[in-house]
Amino acid sequence: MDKKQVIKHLETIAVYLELKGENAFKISAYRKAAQTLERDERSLDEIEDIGSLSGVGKGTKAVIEEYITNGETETLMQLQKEVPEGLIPLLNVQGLGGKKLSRLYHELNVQDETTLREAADRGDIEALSGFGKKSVEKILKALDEQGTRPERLPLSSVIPTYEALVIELDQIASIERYAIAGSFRRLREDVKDLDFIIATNQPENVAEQLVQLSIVKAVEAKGSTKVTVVVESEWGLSVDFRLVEPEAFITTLHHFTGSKDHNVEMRRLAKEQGYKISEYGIENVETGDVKTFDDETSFFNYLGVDYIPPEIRETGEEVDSSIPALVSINDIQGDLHMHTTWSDGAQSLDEMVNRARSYGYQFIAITDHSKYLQVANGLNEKRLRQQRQLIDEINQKYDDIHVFAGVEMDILPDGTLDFDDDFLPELDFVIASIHSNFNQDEETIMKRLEQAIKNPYVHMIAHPTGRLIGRRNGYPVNIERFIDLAVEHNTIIELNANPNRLDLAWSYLQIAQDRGATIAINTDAHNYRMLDDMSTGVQAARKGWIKPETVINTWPLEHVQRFLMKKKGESSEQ
DNA sequence: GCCGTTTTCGGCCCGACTGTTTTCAGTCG
Repeated sequence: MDKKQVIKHLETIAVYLELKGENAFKISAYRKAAQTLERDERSLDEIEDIGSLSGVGKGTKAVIEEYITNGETETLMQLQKEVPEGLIPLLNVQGLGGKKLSRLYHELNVQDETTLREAADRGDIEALSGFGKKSVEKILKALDEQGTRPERLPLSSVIPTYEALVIELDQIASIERYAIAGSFRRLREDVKDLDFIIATNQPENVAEQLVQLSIVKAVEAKGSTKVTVVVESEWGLSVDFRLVEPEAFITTLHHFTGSKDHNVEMRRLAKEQGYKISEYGIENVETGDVKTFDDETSFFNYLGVDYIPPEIRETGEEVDSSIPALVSINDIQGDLHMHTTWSDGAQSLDEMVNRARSYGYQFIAITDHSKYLQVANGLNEKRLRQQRQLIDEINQKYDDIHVFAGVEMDILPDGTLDFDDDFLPELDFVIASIHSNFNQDEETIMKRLEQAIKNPYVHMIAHPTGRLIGRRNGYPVNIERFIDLAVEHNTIIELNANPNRLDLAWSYLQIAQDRGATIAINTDAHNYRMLDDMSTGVQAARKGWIKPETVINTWPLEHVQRFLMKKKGESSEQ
């Protein structure tokens, strides 16, 4: 029995309880039990007494054990008899929650979207107490809008909107300070909307200017504390602005950064100490005094907690954990994956080097595509040797940066590599990656990756799964096996910083770090602008609790050189 | 349904907003 199936079962029960309009705490008890299992690193077999886990009590323990034994439970079967399955998707309709749906089912026999629309058309919903004309209008509008855009948007698709808004917000004089919050600040891979927190003493003035921003397409709400607009963008992204007095800025920022689970844990912690947290400050329950803060560090410290970076505010677990120093953008000494006009880049070798110097990088690797990738004007042995000569000259010329002569070599569909072992040692840094035949089965893909990882001249595997967030899943990889192989053969695992990729994903990086892997955060830049993706990559690494020492491009140049030589050296000893 | 340094009952995070009411329940973040 797979732990994931048990978790899913508990969550399904929670959804049905919600539809039944059950007590909210009972519902969250099932969710909490599922979450407890999820967070526990052990497999089902390794957990001796499920009931001893905090959050799993007599009831949920019995359900879990019944499910393990029978593959189903009386609890869920009973619920499925009482609640029609067609109601489940309706929970996603804005304005409809469990309580209302339960009433619609029991009083009007609404079972799915069709019967919901029929009941609305007949005027039955409007006649129900607690519902009214507006409720019906809202429900129908939400139903119509559902499916016209994805539930959540890939991070990369909202970054341009964020950047455009920052430029405009900077111009509004009545704004004291502002910051992005929400899942964007936590660097979730997909986001629902953008949340900005704005500190101001003139909320009406600011609100007026916000609705007039050039990219605003529609105004959904405009009050003195909250302005919601829809902006021009691919999907009609909605943006929330929260307007607060400067004193409350930090606690509001914390509140709307979330996550929800993080906030719940923080409030529980505060409560233990006799405090109450809200977006307006930390209130001493006894005296009623409200404390506000100048920065988030003092906010956390006030409750006896070290600063928790926004990227790791997810499960709530972080509140009680000791948090190591996480990699930061200031630790980054170089970038080991970028392209030039020699293959499919937009900037020349000289241009990329000089831009990297302006970042203060100690080192970079020039890694153009290899000959197999003809669409990208991939380089053969001869052109790589020519490019290497130029790189050698550059290294002569500058003493503030070291340029590794590298390549991003294709792993071919049959599992062989694009260059032979007698050529590869000529290069300082060899990346191997897959750009073809994504539809092969997992076994074949793993053979390809394994060949590359084991090759003594391959230093790193780039974008290990080939995914494009929100667009394609990539090829099938047994990621745990991939990580183990990489650790065994001292092959670097890339975190590709391109916000479309973020590959390997942060959740797997966490596993990789635990097992002793070395990680590189690289931009895979094809032009100047993409070199800036490094900060997104670093944030993704932080989200996976990655420490600076795990990341090779935080190391001093000499350490990097030693690591690269060591891999080759091991091969000659064999 | 779960839990207990206020321990077997009575809480469970907090506040805004909406639409419905006439004091509040439901939903949302």
